[in-house]
Amino acid sequence: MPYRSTDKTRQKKDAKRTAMMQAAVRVFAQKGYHAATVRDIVSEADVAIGTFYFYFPDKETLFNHLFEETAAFLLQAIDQALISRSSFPAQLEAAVQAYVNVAFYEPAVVQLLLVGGMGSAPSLSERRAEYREKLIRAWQRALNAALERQQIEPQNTRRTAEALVGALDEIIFHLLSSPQAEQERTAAVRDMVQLGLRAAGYLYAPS
Amino acid sequence: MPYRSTDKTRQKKDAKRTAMMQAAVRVFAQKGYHAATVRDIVSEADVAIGTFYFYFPDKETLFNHLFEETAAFLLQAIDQALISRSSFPAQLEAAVQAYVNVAFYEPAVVQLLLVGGMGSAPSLSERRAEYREKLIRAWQRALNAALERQQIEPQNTRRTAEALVGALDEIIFHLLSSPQAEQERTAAVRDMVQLGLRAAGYLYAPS
Amino acid sequence: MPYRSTDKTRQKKDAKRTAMMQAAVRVFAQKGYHAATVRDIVSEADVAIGTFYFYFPDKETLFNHLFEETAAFLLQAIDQALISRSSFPAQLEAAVQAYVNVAFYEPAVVQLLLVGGMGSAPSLSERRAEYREKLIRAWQRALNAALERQQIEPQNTRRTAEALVGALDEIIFHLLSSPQAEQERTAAVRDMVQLGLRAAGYLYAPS
Amino acid sequence: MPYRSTDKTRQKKDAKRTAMMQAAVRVFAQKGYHAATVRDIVSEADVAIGTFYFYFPDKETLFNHLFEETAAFLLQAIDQALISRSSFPAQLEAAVQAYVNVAFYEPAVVQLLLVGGMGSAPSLSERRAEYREKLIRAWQRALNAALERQQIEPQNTRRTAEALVGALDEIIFHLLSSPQAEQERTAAVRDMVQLGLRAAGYLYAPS
DNA sequence: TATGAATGAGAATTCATTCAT
DNA sequence: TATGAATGAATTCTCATTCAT
Repeated sequence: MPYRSTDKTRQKKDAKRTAMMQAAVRVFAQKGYHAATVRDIVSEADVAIGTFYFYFPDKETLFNHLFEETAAFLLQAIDQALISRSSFPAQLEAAVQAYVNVAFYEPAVVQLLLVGGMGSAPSLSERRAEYREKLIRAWQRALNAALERQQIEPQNTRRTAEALVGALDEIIFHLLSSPQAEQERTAAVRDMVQLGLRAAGYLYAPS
Repeated sequence: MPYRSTDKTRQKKDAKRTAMMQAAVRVFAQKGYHAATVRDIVSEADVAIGTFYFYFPDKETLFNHLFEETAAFLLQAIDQALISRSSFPAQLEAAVQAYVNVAFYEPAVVQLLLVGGMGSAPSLSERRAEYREKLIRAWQRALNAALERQQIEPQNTRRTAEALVGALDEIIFHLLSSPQAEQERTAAVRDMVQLGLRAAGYLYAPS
Repeated sequence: MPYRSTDKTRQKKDAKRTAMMQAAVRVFAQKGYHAATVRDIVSEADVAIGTFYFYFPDKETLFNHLFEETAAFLLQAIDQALISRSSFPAQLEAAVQAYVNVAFYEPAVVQLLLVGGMGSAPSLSERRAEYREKLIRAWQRALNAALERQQIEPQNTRRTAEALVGALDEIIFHLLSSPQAEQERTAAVRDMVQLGLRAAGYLYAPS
Repeated sequence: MPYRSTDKTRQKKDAKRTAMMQAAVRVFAQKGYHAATVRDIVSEADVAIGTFYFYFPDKETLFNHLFEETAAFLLQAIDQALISRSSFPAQLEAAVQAYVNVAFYEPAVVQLLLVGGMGSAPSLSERRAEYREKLIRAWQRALNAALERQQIEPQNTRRTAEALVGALDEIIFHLLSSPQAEQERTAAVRDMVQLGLRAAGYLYAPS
């Protein structure tokens, strides 16, 4: 019986690949790019070191890939939330909610984006910059639309978008660090939404 | 200005030490903790590698020390600005101005604080957390005072403080990355102040 | 032609084996022992890596085997040419012709013998030495016969034999490297024969 | 006393460098490029592995350098012998003598050139080809001069030069392998010279 | 027979750190 | 004080080889 490929083997391989990637996300998220050794990753995934190189070309490529995938995932979640609502408050709430959901369901994902900062993988800088830029642009689009509808005060929407990105990151980072994260969750979302509305200069009664 | 030994005398003796610390700040700020080698630092300072270990116990200790000193410096600048004013708008403007000034006069200081993120020196996490905490507390103090005076809307001042810290960092990071940083400077300060006032829910006419 | 199992039957069974051996010769000849990986060989032969180890015990054994087979093949061709003629010039011409033929029909065979030099497979040294020794002995036999017949000048035939082996290898190597190898072929054979005759001190008119 | 550089230190460093290079030549000569590990080299030189990389950028660069140096040395010895004589027999004798001398005083040098064959360092091919080419050209120059003076028979001097290079290498290789190398030395030189004269078709009595 | 996922020993290279001078 | 040669632990990555299917 000459070894059936693309049968169950295929699925098993994919499963292992995925398992290794998840292990890698965890290790990277916890230790950062440099401190995380390939040995850390394979021992987390409980495979031999050669297996790593069977699935991935090298540590840096994997990290970049993971970062990109992760960034795209979060970006998509937030973008989707912004696009599928029309009023600015609704957009803000949906986006914040989406971000918080991801942060709670996949904390490692968010951690990875945070550790993927300066001084990580040598070739990550541009990728990181692109990701931040896209995030900022998504927010700015929503702000511009609100501005046109005169729902928010006149302002430099680019800067407000930057501020929102930075502010939400910081708050979520602290939220995840907090021991009572789960209980604070709802309040935190409400706080962030109100804060965002204020920061954007939302005009409550457009009479 | 940070890293000037203690005060005035023994300037000659510390000349080399100071040179190395400044070199280290530059190199760390540019490359991040891991990518910056001790060789990079000593060659930037134009001394031999042995000299490094005469003045400092090791790379990590130096980095932590530098981070702490640098963090204290920025913290002090912002704190001072917040303390020496009484109205919230004045505080905000002074603090933002102070931050921007430091960012322009000593960009490496700010860079260092940014690269000193997750996954830098293994033992930095707590130190970094402390620094951020202090920064947040400083802002929160100002917000609480304003809240008591009913100059800002009721809110969770802790979260607003976190947001301010994250927002300003993000904006200043982009400002420093911009090629026309110098020209945008004044406008950026104004934007940040207005943004801060809005985010804090500043009540314009407390009649 | 080397590496055709034994003779005639079990052709089907050995088809894969043969394909792999031919692939191996090509790859070894092109890259040398160390640089040639088992993966290179199986991918050239279009089989899986496990198949390699079903047919051969390991890389080194295969290389040694191939070298031996290849050496025996060339040796036999040259030996045959030397034995089946009686006059020294005829022997020389036939042997050179045979060598050149092999070099053109099976360049990989010759390449393999050349790359199988020092520093190839750890255990190859003796085998290589044996092969060279046999080649030298074959030539020496012919020289001794000619010497007895007083067709060549008195000389240390061992050294002349060594010289012939080294000289022909070098010339054929350059010939194969040359882009116009095919055109030069006839002239090269003539040159080598004349050279051999001179080197052996062939006495033209033993009147 | 702040460490006097360029004093004795300099000399010591150069001495060590040289010692390491000699150790490397020995190891490379014995094992070939691939089988020789950096660990082999440093243990032969009795230093730590880091020391290797303090003196040399990497294994391949060192090998190439060694090969080139070694090749230049032998080439120069032979070239010099060929140039400083006028009659072809004198040139031949001087060159052979020079080669044999090098082979006996610095056997590793010659070994290195021999192991530096195909399949050695990836980047060595061209260098090796250049070296062989120069050697061949040197012999061809001598042959051409002799041909002009009608001291040798008409012939393709390029091929004769290739033959001489290959023949001498082979003979010297066997000579070095022989246990009674030293005793055979003089006879071997005489044999090689006579062989060379015959191979070149030297015309004894140019009356 | 045939496959290819999995293994792990071993090689090259880096870099923080030490120490004789 | 200052130097820089020397060290070796630690890391990344390769590749021959095994083995369950």
